[in-house]
Amino acid sequence: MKTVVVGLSGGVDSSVAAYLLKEQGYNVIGLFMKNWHDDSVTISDDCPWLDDSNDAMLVAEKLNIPFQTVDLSVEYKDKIVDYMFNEYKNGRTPNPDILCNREIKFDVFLKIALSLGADYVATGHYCRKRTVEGSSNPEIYKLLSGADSNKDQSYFLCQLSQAQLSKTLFPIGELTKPEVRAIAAKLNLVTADKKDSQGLCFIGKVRLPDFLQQQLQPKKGQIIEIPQTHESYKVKQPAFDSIYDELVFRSKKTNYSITDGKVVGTHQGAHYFTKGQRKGLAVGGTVNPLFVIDTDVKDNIIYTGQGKNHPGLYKSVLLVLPSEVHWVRPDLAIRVGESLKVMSRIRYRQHLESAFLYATLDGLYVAFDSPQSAITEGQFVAWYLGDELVGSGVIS
RNA sequence: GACCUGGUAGCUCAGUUGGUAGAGCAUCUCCCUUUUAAGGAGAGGGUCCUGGGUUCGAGCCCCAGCCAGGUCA
Repeated sequence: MKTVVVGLSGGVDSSVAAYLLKEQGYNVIGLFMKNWHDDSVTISDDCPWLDDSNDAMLVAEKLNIPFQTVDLSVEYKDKIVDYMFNEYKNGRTPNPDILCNREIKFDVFLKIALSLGADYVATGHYCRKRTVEGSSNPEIYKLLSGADSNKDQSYFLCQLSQAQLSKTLFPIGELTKPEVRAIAAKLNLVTADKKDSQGLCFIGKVRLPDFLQQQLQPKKGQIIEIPQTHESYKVKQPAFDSIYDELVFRSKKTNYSITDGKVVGTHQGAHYFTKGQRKGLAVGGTVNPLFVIDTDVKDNIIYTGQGKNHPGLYKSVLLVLPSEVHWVRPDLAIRVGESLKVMSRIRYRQHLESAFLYATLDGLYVAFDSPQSAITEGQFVAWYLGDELVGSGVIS
């Protein structure tokens, strides 16, 4: 009998995952991870992780499986929290939950599970795993989107490797959220009606500026509004000698300066803001809302544009640096000079958009068919073939 | 100095022939969402520059003053 360690988070998804594995005949062990946490910056509930750990334990009891808790807060601090602060400090917008999966759940946690004698770890993610037909020695695994398109969480797993996938099970990937809840309700699990978790995976719902202020000091600066008529938006596309020249041209960022627009307000720190952001600027008096189109943490300036369709918000080509290109399916990786038609997204829950990948010495260019709003450095772009996530990378 | 235009929610403004005020943006709350955003719904918020006058009743009319911008000498 194979042994599986399930990461019981105290939520309904992992509860049902554990149940399903048991039904399938696995020897199931429940393991709760205590993450880095800081009660001083969470919005609501006093001490959510304690409730979660308690719920996880109750579920394990109900399912009659062994239960343990591990404290991974030190690893979190090192690998996730520090990374987060550092990215924000540099004016980028990190995605801690993707890192959390790559570095903690499917690394540290996985190793602990293996040391406990497990053959696999399992989580309550809405995604599926398949084996490539005919592959063996080693088998090649596919990471597929969840059957519930509304809850698909494959994006969060876009940085997993074949080695990680080989030791992983996603028991609820074939189900929809309502089906998962129905199972939990039928079993009378305490988590059956529990609200879905939100916010950062390790800390819960926080006000990001409050959280960031722990390490990033407020610093007053100016908010500039760039008019839609800014000259950089009028530049005509030259005739290109090669696709490469076109990619370089179209991926180029506009470097705004303070004289390109007018001062419309002040902010408390450019590093608290991200591209595409609307709320929190506290600048009124405009016909249409202002959106952040760029932040300059060096000079502490926020550039904004008025209206959802401001040209400064849109770009259709982005670059992933060579060291940050990750193929979940290395066997499908393209080489310099090659291209690949894919479907791609630059944020969680965004619709998949048609795009071409171009491998160059600069890195991997992702060229979307239509311009994308708020392509943000530090976020992950993930590309799919059909419902399979085949690769991803950090937007540079 | 004279004249003109304007002073209405945090901001930008709308307010018909006088009947105690509205819109966008901002803010707050909720929904959505295991990143950051976005998106959806709702709410709060006004000594209508000040002081007089006319009127049953004035943000709207009259007078004076203050403030801002402009024009002409």
